[in-house]
Amino acid sequence: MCGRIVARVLKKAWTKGGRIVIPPMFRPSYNIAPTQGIVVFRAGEREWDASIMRWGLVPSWWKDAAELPGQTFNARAETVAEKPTFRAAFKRRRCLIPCDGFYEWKATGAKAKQPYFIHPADPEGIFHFAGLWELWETADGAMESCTIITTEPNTLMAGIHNRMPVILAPEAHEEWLDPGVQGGERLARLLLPCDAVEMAAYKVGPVKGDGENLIKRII
DNA sequence: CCAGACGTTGTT
DNA sequence: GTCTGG
DNA sequence: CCAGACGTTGTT
DNA sequence: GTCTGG
Repeated sequence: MCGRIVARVLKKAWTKGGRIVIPPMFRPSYNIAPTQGIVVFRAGEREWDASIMRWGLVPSWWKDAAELPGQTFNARAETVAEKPTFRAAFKRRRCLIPCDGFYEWKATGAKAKQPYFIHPADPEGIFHFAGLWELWETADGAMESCTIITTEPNTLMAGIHNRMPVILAPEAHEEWLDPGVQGGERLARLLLPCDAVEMAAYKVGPVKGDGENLIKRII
């Protein structure tokens, strides 16, 4: 479905002066920000279902369409089962968010930050973040949104930041996605920092100041 | 039993 | 969706 | 050898 | 990147 739309867009672009111009929404992103759409895998009828959802979970009961919750792009593993915003999704709507790496900014001074790019140690590897998704319905329509669960840092991440996304090993994927799996303890066992040997990091930059122009530099 | 509240975390 | 307070 | 093409499908 | 047609 999505693929067909992309193909149509490409056809239009190709016939337009012979130059390939990919619309912004289909360009690969090197730096996704909260509120943008990200790819989400969830349990489908037979196989995983891949969707694009808003990064920043909106609870099903959210009323104020003019102002969506602003800080729900991450959920803390330690509290996700209890927080009103996340607990319903934690029970039945868990997902995986694929990612080939992410940036983390290490505070190196009062206002100085040093960004790092963290990626799978295996060059062929893909991270699968543990996430939650939610359906939010209004009179005007519906939206699916998601969040990424964070936990304590492993030894690699500890040198960079005080939190890290929960990265699930392939063996844990099915259990995490299975809505039949209930019980906080069994799920909590999965929400731990992954082994540092699965990750590698390198400095991006160096960049001083608030990192405003970092994005341009990365791209 | 029902009405009403319930926000969350640390990216960019 | 789920919990709390009245 | 080089220029130019190269996309997919039949639903919501 | 790779295949096809001229």
